[in-house]
Amino acid sequence: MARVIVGLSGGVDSSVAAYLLKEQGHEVIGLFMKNWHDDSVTISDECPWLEDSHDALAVAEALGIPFQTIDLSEEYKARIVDYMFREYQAGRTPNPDVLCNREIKFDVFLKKALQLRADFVATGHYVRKASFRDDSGKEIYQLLAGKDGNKDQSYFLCQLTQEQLKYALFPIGELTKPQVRDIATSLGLVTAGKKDSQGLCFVGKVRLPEFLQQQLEPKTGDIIEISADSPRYREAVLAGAPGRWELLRQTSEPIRYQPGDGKKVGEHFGAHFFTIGQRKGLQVGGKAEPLFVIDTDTEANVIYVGMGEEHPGLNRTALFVPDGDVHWIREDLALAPGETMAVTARIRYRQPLQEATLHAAEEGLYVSFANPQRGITPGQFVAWHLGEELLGSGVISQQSFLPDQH
RNA sequence: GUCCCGUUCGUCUAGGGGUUAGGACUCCAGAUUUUCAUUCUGGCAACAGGGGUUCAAUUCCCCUACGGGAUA
Repeated sequence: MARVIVGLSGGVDSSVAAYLLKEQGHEVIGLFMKNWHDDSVTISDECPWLEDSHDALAVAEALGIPFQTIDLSEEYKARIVDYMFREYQAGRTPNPDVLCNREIKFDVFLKKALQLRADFVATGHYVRKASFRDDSGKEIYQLLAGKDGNKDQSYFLCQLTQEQLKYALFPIGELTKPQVRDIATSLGLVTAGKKDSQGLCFVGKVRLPEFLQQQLEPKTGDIIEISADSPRYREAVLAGAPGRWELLRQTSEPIRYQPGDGKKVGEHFGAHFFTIGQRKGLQVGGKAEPLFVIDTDTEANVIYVGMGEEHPGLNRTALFVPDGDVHWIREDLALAPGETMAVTARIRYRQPLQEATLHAAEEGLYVSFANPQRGITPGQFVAWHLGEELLGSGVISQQSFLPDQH
């Protein structure tokens, strides 16, 4: 019996999470976070948060648990929205929902819950938590993939710490989505049939370019197509047979293109509105295969594209995470410089886990993949796993670390 | 400024007396997706103009307009 505060979002998952906790005999309190008010930027028809808060309340009443609403929109704005604008401004592609978990749900919200003398906070994430004691008797917490492989949301929690995990409960992690819906339906909860939420957590579905134009000015620039047989892709080969670290640094280094490397095929309305791997929105037709963004230069306001999904500029085999951006949930497994580890990894939510190797260096962590990865994008998170467990994550770097190249 | 060739959805093109004029790319919509993307399904959209020949022309012929050719 513990005192647990559940983040009730007004969706099925957190509804069932609350129910399960109650069934387990805990003292459960439902807390709804209001983090965003501005409906003008969302695509959807009605005002999402208002309906969600009503549903959350209805669920709390149906389950017979106390219910409160808290407004964290100031913190959300400061820690998430501002971060988004900063990142896009800098030419990176942020992941606000990963930050939202680290900064809002498992920081501001968690602290609030602890103030309310909660023993734990719970959410409706499809992940599992486990723990064991190490030799010194210290409890080590583990973040495991959700049982429902199709809904596993561990990626969004990849930045949590031991301390945050310590207080977290994930009641639906052992269930599949259909099972969760069945439970909600059998209980007659209003959220049982609700569509899964999409888009930015708390904000909803938005058209990114429009959203960003609140702060980022549109500016016309060139779209440059880089040929698949560009000499830029032969440099590594011409450099001869480098050593292991040399090779890692080379293959993980984002190629900085120049307009002269290709030919102009169109114009865009602002390089920071585009992301690597993107296909839509370029408005360049007449091609045998679609064009994909392979790099954006927000300084020069130039977008570089390559034709076809096999383009060498789109598919890379390694990436780099600077030392300061390397995060281990399992601190006890953190690699020391020079060490390597065979893992599986993903660079986007729901991407099937890929065979990879971690290579720790003084300057940071290199991740090399067994197969080329499409659209490795600076600002996004790479998360690495061992079996079912997510061990750590990091921000994909925009610059590589080439100390030999002064 | 004589003689050839070409002109098909927004773009790149397939076709060739009777076709629902096909595809790709773009765009739009829906599905998938708690990031950005990707992916999937569907949709919009064209025979340069004017005359002929023919039962029938986008297709054959002749002009007009606009694009390429060691020919004065």
